[in-house]
Amino acid sequence: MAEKKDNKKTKLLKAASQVVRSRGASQLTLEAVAKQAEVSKGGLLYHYRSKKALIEGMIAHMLASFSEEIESQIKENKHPSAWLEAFVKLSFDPNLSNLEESAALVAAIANDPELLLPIREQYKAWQEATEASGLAPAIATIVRLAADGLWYNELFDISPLTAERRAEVLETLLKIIKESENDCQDCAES
Amino acid sequence: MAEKKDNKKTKLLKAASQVVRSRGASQLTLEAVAKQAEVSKGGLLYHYRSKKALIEGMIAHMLASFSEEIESQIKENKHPSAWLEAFVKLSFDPNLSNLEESAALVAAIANDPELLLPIREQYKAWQEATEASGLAPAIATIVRLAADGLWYNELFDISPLTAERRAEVLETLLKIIKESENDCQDCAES
DNA sequence: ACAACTATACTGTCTGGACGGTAAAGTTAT
DNA sequence: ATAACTTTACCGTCCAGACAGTATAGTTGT
Repeated sequence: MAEKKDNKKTKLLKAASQVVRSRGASQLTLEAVAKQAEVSKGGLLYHYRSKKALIEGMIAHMLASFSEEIESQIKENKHPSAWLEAFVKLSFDPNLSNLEESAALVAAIANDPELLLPIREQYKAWQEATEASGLAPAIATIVRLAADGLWYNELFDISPLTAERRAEVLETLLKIIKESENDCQDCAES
Repeated sequence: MAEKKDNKKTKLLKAASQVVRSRGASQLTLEAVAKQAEVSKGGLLYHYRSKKALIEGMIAHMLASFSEEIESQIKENKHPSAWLEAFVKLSFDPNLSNLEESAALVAAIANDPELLLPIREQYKAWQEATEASGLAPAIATIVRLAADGLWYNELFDISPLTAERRAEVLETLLKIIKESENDCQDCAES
């Protein structure tokens, strides 16, 4: 029962993300979400008692999903830099569900900046993980910020990178991480 | 007269940005902007014939202002990397008017993703400038993306960086640019 | 010089539609 | 039976944009 409920809720969140992605954040209305999820508006409001609650659900789902994917990637990797590597890889992963879930950010920005609060908290934790990577903190932060920059650019569909450059950037970021694993402080050639 | 008109339009754009920043993108209504700018709604619609036109104006103003500030910074600097340096510095500059103008992006995201088109075009040009910096293209792109990442994070008020770390990151980015001016084209290559 | 006319820059009012949210009456599963 | 779920019908509010009117400053004809 709780399972079914969660499934239904997930279905509603997915529908909401699809509406945002296909029609833009301004078209995220309860009616549109209900129609996309093939329920009535009342049905939607039974599960999420307000539009705000719906977007909160979207945000929570996005953060949980992102964190889970990172965790599952670092299971077999014991390097301190594993987290950062997973973060970068995930940011560059054009996985459909990632893109879909990130609509939550757009929805929050569009509707109420207060909804971004859980994201701010999550970022604090991520920054700690970044600085615990073993790289020089500033370098590690630059790597994380670059991944962020790309992610935002692609989320808003304004990234100017060719596929080749994009691949090269990812490769270079991973190389920067890897190099620090082998204790290369001056970043010079060897 | 054309001068006065432009002043008035600038005033309206500023009012619109202030509304977005103080009350969120969802509260960007013609009425709110008119009130903030101390005109009637009709008066606002005289200058910007639709809400869409208003946001287009905001976007154009933001891009022009950003480009101008970069241009004015690189006047005395002939290094090919001058553009990238200026871009990074400007991204890190907590200048009030920059922050205010960047509300245009939020307004566009919230209202109609189509409005982001001019930004996409601008980014293409910026990426060209980035790759003409003399740095290895991937490194130059990483620097630009990191600046972007920080800018977005701060725009959405979710940046987890302490002031110290932030300063250190800026310093490091500038050092990366500077290093490539002197020697060491190959230092990023394996 | 001055009246007639036109353009610019607004103001205040109105309306049609959309949207968030409520209420209450079913329906289904246990 | 009853709790969980879903639907339909509806309300009040808000807002984009239209519109009609006003005031002031130029422009032109005489």
